[in-house]
Formats: sequence, C-alpha cells, structure tokens
Amino acid sequence: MSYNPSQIEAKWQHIWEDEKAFEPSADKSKPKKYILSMFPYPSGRIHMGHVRNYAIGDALARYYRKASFNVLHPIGWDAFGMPAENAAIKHKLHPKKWTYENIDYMRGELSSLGLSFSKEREFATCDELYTQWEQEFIIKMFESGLLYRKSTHVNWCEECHTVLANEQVEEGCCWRCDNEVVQKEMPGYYIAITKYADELLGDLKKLEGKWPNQVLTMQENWIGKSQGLEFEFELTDESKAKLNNKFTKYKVFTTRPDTIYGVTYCALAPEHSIVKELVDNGSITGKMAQKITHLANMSERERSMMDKEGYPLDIEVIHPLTGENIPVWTANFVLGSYGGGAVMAVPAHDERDFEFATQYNLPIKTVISGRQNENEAHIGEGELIDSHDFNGLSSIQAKAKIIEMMENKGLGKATINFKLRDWGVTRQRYWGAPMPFVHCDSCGLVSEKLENLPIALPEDVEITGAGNPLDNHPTWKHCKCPKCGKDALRETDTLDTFVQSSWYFLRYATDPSKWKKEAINKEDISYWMNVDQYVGGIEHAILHLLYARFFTKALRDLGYFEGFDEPFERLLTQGMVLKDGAKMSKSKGNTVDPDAIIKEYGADTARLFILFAAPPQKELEWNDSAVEGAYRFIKKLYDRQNRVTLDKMPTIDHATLNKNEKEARLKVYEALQKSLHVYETSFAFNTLIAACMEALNALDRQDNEAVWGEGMFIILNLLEPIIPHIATQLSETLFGRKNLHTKIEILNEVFVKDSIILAISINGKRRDEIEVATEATEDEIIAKAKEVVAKWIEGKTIVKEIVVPNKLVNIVVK
RNA sequence: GCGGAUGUGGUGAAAUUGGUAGACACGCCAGACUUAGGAUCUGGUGCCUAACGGUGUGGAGGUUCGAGUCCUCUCAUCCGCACCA
Repeated sequence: MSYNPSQIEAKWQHIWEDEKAFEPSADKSKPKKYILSMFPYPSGRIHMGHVRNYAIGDALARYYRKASFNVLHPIGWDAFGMPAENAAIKHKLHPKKWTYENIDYMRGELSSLGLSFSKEREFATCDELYTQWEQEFIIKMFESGLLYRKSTHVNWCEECHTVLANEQVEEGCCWRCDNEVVQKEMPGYYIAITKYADELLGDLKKLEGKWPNQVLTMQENWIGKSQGLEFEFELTDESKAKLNNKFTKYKVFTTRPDTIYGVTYCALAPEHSIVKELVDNGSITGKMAQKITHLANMSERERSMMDKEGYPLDIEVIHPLTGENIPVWTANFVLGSYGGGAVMAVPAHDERDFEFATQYNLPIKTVISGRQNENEAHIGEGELIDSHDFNGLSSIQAKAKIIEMMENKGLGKATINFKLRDWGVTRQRYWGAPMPFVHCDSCGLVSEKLENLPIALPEDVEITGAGNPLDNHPTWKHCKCPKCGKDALRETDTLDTFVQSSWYFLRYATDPSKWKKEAINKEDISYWMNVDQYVGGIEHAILHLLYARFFTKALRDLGYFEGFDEPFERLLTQGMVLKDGAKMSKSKGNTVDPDAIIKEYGADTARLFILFAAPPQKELEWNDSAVEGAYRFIKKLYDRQNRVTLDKMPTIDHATLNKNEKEARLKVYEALQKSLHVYETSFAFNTLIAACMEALNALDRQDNEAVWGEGMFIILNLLEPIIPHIATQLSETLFGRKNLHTKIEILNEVFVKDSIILAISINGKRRDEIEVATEATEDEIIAKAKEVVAKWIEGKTIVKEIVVPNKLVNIVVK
C-alpha cells in the first residue's frame, strides 16, 4: 500500500482527540513544561508564518511529552481589533459573528496540521468571561494609581473619528483611509508603565542568553535610560514680567553637565507652556505666532522629517553658574514629551544644537578640549576648558563634580530619564473590551463595581466607520453612577488589544474549571509559570513582549501572584517565511496556501519541509521542489517499514556486525544523541532531520534484521515531534507505539570503532589519509603517515609532527 | 547617524566551537527500468585544469603547526531606533 497522508493524518487526529492526548495532567508533582507559540489573530485563514510558528512549538511540546513531562501547550485567539470592524463595514457582518466564524474556520485549519494543543484551555479574548477579568485588572490598576486619565496630544484621524496607535500611522497618514493624521489634544487612559521602567530594564539581565540578543537590545533602547542632571533656569525679571509672572523658571535635563559652561542659548519645545503663554498673551503675534502654533500642532513624526526651524522668544534666562543672560528660543527639534520639553543648548558639543546655532547665527562656545573642526560639533568627551573651577578635569570627573556642586547649592539634582512613555490604552472603537468606568457629574470618574462586570459590548450596533459606535448607540452609555446612583455616562472608549495579549498566558495556566471564579489561580500558575519556551515572530520584539513583561510585574504587585517577575523564560524568534526573496503577501501575489500544501502532500510534509529548510531563527525561503523532497523522504520512510520484522527493540551484539551494519548503528545513535541537544538547546531541527536522513541512508546500505528494527525504532521516536502522523502510524504498525513511550538509552558501544581514519596534512594542508587501529601508538601513526605522504616530505626537513587524536596528523616541513 | 544581526557551491544549508570545509537536501549531469514521465533507482556534481596539481568560507592583514571558527581593519546586505538633549 502506498503512502496516503490524508487518510493517515485524519485517522490519528481523531484518535488524539478521542484520547484527549494533549490535555495536561492535574498532577502537580510531575515536572512540567509550558510551551507556548504566540496566539493568532483570527484574520480568516492561516498563513505559512503560522505553520512555522506552530510547527516549532508543537515539536517542542511533543518532545517534552514523550520525555514524560507534564506539558501545557495551549492555543487561543487574539480576537479583538480593527479588522473585525473593517469587515463589518465592508461586508455588513457583525464583528462578533465575523470573529467567531473566523475562529471556527482557523481552528479547523490548525487541527489539520496535527498540532498537539490543549483544547480545554482554548478561549478567545473577546469572550465576555475574559473581558470580565481584564476589566477587574483595569479597575485595580486605577485604584492603585497605575492607570490614570489625562488629556494630551494624540494621533487622530478625522475620517475614522478615532485615535490611532503610533504603529497605525503610516508616513503621517491613517493606515485605513490614508487621510492625514493630525495631532489633537484629547483625554485618554494611560497605564504608568514608566513606573516600571527601571525594573523592566534591569530584569533584561535575567533574560540574557535565553532571549535573542537582538530583542534584549531593542527593549533596552526602547526603554532608553539616561543619567544626567536636572536643573532649573531662572527667567530674568523682565522675562517674568512678560509672562505675567505665571512662570519664573523651568526645568531642563542634560546628560552632559560637563558642558554646562558652553550653554549659549536655550530651546523650548513649540508646545511648551511658556511658549503657549507668550502667544496667548500677545507677546508674540502675527506670522511668528502662526508659525509657532503650526509647529506645535505637528506630530513628532512630521517634525522629525523636516529641517530645523525655530524662533527667538525674546525672553532670557540666567545661567545658574555664570549668571550670564541667555536667550530663549523655541525649536522644532525639542521634544515636548521628554525631559520637560526644554534643553540647554551647547552648540560646540552637540550636533543638533550646533546645526541650529549655525542656522540662526547663535554664538558657539567651546568648553571641551579637542574641538578641531570649526564646522562641526565636538561630541566626544575630553578635558574641560573655559569652565571656571572645573578646568582640566576630564568629562567623566566633571560630570560627577558638577552634579555634586549643583546638588550642594540646591540648584539641581542627578536625574534618570527614560524614553519609554506611559502606555495609552484606549481606543474610540467598538470591537474591544469596554473601559469599566463611568463619568458622573457629582462623583467624577468612577470605576464600575466588580460585581457589575463584565461591562459587555452591546450587540445591536451599526458599524459605519464614522465615529465611535458605542458613543453613537442610543442607550448603552446611559447608566447610573456606581457610587451615588445618579444618572451618569458610561465610558465609551475600549481597551487597546495589546492589553488582552498581555496576560493570556496567565489565563491558560489557570485550570479552566476556575475560569468563572477567578482571573488567575495562584496555585496553578505557580506550578505552570514561567512559560518555559515562548515562540513567535520578531515583529513583537518590543510592543507585545514589553507590555506582557510589564503586565506580569503589575499583576504581581496587585497581589494576583508571587514568585516570578518575568513571564517568558526563554524566547525563540522565528524568521519570516519568504517566497521569491520577499515576505509572502497578497498584494505581491507570492503567497503559498497552507491548506493547498496539506491537501497535496499532507501536514507531515509541510511540517517537515518547514523545519528542514532552515534553522527556525532564520528566514525561510519557500521552495516547491524542496517540498517535494520532504515528501519523498516521508515516502521512503513509509516504504522502509517493509524492512522491519521485529516488533520490539532488539539486543544486538555489536562486535559480530559487519562494517556497514556498524556504520548504520553509529548513524542511528548519532541522531539520537543529536536529538537531545536539538530539542533542548539549539532548536536546529534541520540538523536533526539531516541526521535521521543519514541514518536511514546508512540503514539502506545493510540488511541486518536487528539493525533495521533498532534503527526504525529509534528514528520514528526522534521524528515523532516533527512528523507526528506518519511516525505514530508506523510506530503503531511496527512496534505497537512502544518506541514512543520508552526512554531510549544511548549505547556507548556503537561509538567505539575498530579503526580510525586520520587525515594527513603537510604544513596544515590535507594530502592524504590513513586508516589505523584504534589502539595504534603515536609513533606507529607517524610512521605510517610518513609512508603515505613520502612524496611531499622528500628532500625536506621535518620540523614538527603533531598528532591530534582521532582527527589528523600534521607534519611541518621546511 | 546609533544599535543589532548576517555574509560559506547554481540554491537552502552543515561543520562536535581552533583540527579532513560544503554533511543533509534542492537543482543539475549521466545511466538503469519504463510506451511515457515532473514516478522510481544508481552514480556524479565547489571552482580552475586534459591531467599532475592549484585554489576556495565577502575583502585585506594578523595570531597559530593548523583559522569558516580567534584578533584588527574594511566592504556589502538585512532589521530595529531615529533630533530622547
């Protein structure tokens, strides 16, 4: 009978389902492994990236299950988000219906891959039961001061009537309607992730060697810690008057206190409140006021793309050390949201300050030695000059001394700043978890009572794309204040979908029987957490992984659990799947449909190809003929079942075997040895598969019944995590699946060789090889080596002879 | 600009971490079996050379008996951040 993947795969998928083969055990005394591939967004159909993601995770889960671990390998759906609303607009389908139908379809696709997921723990983040607990977290965060409401500048699309996340703004335009995105000041809810900046940064150290360096570096840069000096500039009396004494001073931050004597001007962000005051009170009028207002209304992104631009504000501050008056400008390169929105400008030693100073003819004063070129800033550190008492000090010394002096005089203090901003978590959209808050005229912003949760979405909505459907709904937002009982208005913003993915791994780790009663069960998660291996795309390097790390710490501090600070013990970032050198995408027309591949070749072939073609971390180039090659290997494996006549692991007297038989055993055991390293450390499935291919090739070169039996017994065991259907089928037929439930010991005897082949090189260049007995002495080896390479050493002087055991002989001649 | 990675045959990739470069595949070439084959099997296949041999891991140096692997410089490609004071 020839290999029939669709029949074999359907058969085993049914058996696994009937056996509930992949549900974790409740027995917490067993050693556990929590293997997690990032959950998918239910977009409608799976793509090759999913196949790769889940094939990797599944191989690990199956391996550890086979190695007698209690394995948690769950799946669920990241089910809230904009595409559902877009589909609603386009196809007049309710987002809920669209989402759950997609989930049903994709669940079918994933199960056709034979993935060993726990089905009992599956959920969608749009399930009301999930929303309920998420709303509880949000309320607790609000109560503890971690979540707050503020009004600030946000990306706003006039066409869609919604706030957009930074990643949804493409070159200044809305990703959906391509309308220009404007900056708008409006209220929103923020989670104070910056309170955890230090811990998020510090704990990256715990992940070193377990997470890819690239991700750690990206997170480090994103958090962006910098140390320096914060101090205040006092305005001159004249300037204070101009500001109607509403301001007397403002703060600046610098990482280069050593250049403080080089300050020649000051720059404020266009949206700085002092600038606003000057415009508002008429100190600045006409064109200049217009231009400044225009700058203030531009997004950071827009500003970053334009040339430097600024205007003198005609006010001055007093240098805290020299007492000199310093002019104050507003400049578009000063960020409003960092370091107080104001900088001390040292054009001699800062590129940006230099460029601006040159452009507007502002003075430049050198205070660090070594500035040779008048046409550029000298950014490096050096020795201080023209800096009063600090002359002659190195930058490093001066930084410390100046900070110390400023602190002693009460002029400033050592400060740490972060680039990380608080996380804006609300969206003016329908398909998300509603914010559990109520606006009351008497009580202000009030959180819902926990017993009223979940605050569910109304189903009878019309989604048109214009405005917020919750806000437009006739009745939904009208409610009673949970505090005073008066008429009040429900918050109509919904939560960012990144909130849901920030704790789903904790939910999986809680036994589903408890899902109604609690969000997270302490005991359950103390057993299952951390996730031992997390697998996902590099595109989540910052956002999701940072939010999830933060949420873990925040929930820990809210008392939901204790004992761990980081959610993901090890992280594997898989490479993209490419076709014709480019990322697969519908617009490029270079997609490969997983369903079609599974239909033509079967899931095992798809999985084998994907794991064989490249190591998981690297990009994977799709190759149709290499897929055929994977299929061919499986057919060959299927065919070789005919060579097996024993139904169990034989005992073999190694010494009695001939050369090819010994070689076959050697290859089989080499593959076995390799499998440990691959599954537990390197994840280089490609090399394990290659080793199995070599083993099968070697088995083909001999026909010892016992060697065949042993070889297939082991190879099927090693390949089961990769090609589970065919491996289980053959294991069942040949060995009653005993080979899948046995720990196979590595036999050292097969690695012992009768003779060794040594390479012979002259001056490091390989010339020939010899075969010697294992027990041959070094002298014997050298003597034999010299015979073989006689023509190369003739007439030369031998300087040195090096014998590397089991490897080679190197003869150095002159 | 800053940061991170990656450069090995026609292609995807290996190389036990300093010890025979190119395992295993794809492709290609030749042959066998076939009415036929995009099926299957066998053999070959880094490059130059008729051969002896030479040469070869982006490039240039260096350390070493010996370097894909270590060091210095350099080039190219990809990714991330991008005026963070």
